[in-house]
Amino acid sequence: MKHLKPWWSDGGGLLHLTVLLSLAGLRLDLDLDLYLLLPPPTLLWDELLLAGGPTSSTYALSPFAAPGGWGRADQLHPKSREPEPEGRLLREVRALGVPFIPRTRVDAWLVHSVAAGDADGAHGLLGATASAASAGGAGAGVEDGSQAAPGDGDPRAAASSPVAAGEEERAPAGPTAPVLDAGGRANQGNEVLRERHEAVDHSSQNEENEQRVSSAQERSQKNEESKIANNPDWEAEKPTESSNERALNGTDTAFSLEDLFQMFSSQPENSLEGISLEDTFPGNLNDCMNSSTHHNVNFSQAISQDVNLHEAMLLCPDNTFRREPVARTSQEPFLYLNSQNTNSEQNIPGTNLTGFFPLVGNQMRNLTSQDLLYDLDLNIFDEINLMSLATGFDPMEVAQLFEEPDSDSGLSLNSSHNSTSVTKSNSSHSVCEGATGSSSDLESLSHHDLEGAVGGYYAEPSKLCHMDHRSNSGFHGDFTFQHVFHNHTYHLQPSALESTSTSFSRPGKSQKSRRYLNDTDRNLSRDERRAKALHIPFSVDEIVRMPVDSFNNMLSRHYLTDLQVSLIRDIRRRGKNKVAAQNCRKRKLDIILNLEDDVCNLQAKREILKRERARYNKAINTMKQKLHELYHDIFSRLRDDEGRPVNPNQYVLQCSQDGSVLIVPKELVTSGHKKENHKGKRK
DNA sequence: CCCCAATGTCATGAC
DNA sequence: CAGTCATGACATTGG
Repeated sequence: MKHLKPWWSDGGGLLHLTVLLSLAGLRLDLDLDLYLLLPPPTLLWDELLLAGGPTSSTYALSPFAAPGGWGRADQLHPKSREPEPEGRLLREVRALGVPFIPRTRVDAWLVHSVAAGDADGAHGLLGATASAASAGGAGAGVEDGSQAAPGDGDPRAAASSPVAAGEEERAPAGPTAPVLDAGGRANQGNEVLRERHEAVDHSSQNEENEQRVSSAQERSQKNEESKIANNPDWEAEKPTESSNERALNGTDTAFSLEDLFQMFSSQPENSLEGISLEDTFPGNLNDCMNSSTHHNVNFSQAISQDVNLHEAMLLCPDNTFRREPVARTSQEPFLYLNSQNTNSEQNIPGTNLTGFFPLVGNQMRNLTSQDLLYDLDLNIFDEINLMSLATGFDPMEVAQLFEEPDSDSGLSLNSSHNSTSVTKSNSSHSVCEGATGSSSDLESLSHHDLEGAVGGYYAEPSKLCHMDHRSNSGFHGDFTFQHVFHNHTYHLQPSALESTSTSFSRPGKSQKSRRYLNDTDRNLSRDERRAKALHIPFSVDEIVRMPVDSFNNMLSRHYLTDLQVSLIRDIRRRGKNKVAAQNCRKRKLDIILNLEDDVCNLQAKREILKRERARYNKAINTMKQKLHELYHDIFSRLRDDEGRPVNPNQYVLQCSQDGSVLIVPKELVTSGHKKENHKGKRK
């Protein structure tokens, strides 16, 4: 019975899976222990069941054996022996594989299993998978891979884990192959995971701060864990015999799921009798292999590489985890993964920065397959991106990355940028930047500096984006298959990619690179992406809408780097100004609309007044006409003293102030008017 | 490729 | 004096 030691010991739980597999006459009883870091993974459990979960398998949740202790999977669970439908294994692998870690934010997980049933000599096939090694850094992955696979000197060992395989390319595998210090690596990985866990857990920034405050206390705890990791029992359990020997001996053997597949696919003579995965899982394989039937691709290798990409994803570069250059070059999974593409990365000088960037460089190189990967679960991008971008670097380094002269993140950034640290990257890409590049994203800054730090040993992103991976005829099949199965590291790229496009070439490439943004990022504003990249524990909406007192209080309460504070203030300023601009435009539009309404109303009033004026004029004319008629009618009836009619041309009617009507000769009226006019002029 | 409207961002002044 | 608002000017984006 092989027990693998998890490299963390705090929290989490042990998910014990007992799986019965019956494939083409091979009956396997597998006990799987999933060590889950985060709180009870309800989602994971549900997803596990939803993802074709083993309905007929026996599942049991077991608590952690003891804090800091090893999760033991040495309990065999009686299980039903009904044959399982074909394809279950693949579903199991999928269920245990990639999708769960990012979605549930499980920082690290370990699958280890104990073979219970042994049909046809095929003993327990599940063991310490390289997938579990992710959190422990590359070393952990190598460690586990070397435990499970390389000892037997079987070629499938090389295929079981890219890391192991890459190592064995340089160091022939075999029983004498060096076995890594699993305990030490477990210890190291434990620290790495713990620290990254602290850094990544942005869902509880306060908790993170508290952890930082009590770092000394944790260090002591880590020392204790290290002691546990160096447990002699664990050392005694290190595999010293080959898998075949273990299988033959029928002893408790730890195999990986990869090994299981490798035995299926690459060792037909080994009790599976030529049952290939293609035969066993035709549909699933077709789904997975991207119709690349002409490619000589080993499915087990794909699975193993896929699993090891888990390492790649979880093995975000951590500043606390700096291996020696020799160890890195020999064990770095990323280097191996890309060994087919180029050897340039193997020539990376062992500087500290390069120690951080194998993953980044890998992503950059693998941008060529973004098209293929775009439909993958892009949420993984977010998770990995955050982990690698923020937690993989020292805060000060991240700050330097963001302090780029051409940052558009605001004045404050420009005022504090480190010109010396970015000169190289700027000089190396000034040609690529458009003349109109007055503002570049923070993400682009990070990308710039990442690129500059790496030394530009990968191709220009634009070229990479346009490069057709199908033209790599030399390693066509494997290369393409790599994209399909273990290019998950590309998920690190989206934000950087997006920023790359905006900074490298303004007009044309932004849309192209936006294709690589996942749905979430695509819907985010730039500030939201920036905040996300810097792990700012507040939403942009909060930052903007928060009252100034609360805002300042928030800034003081949380431990934030200068870069974060600067970005938060810029976000707040931009957000406020954005709202102000929106309001301003709305006001302006309202004013314009009101003015237009006023114009319409005034025009209507004018028309009404014109009509009234015409009506009044008409009425006046009518009255004048009536008055004229009345006048003549009156004169026609008037008689003088002699009884003669009064001539209207010589006399006029004049109303006095007392209401009496007088007949006045026109001469008097005209002379009187002249006198009055003359008096008026005098006055 | 150009045009245009909508929107974002910055600078600046006012409060 | 810092923070906010208002607004003109320019840049960016997307149809």
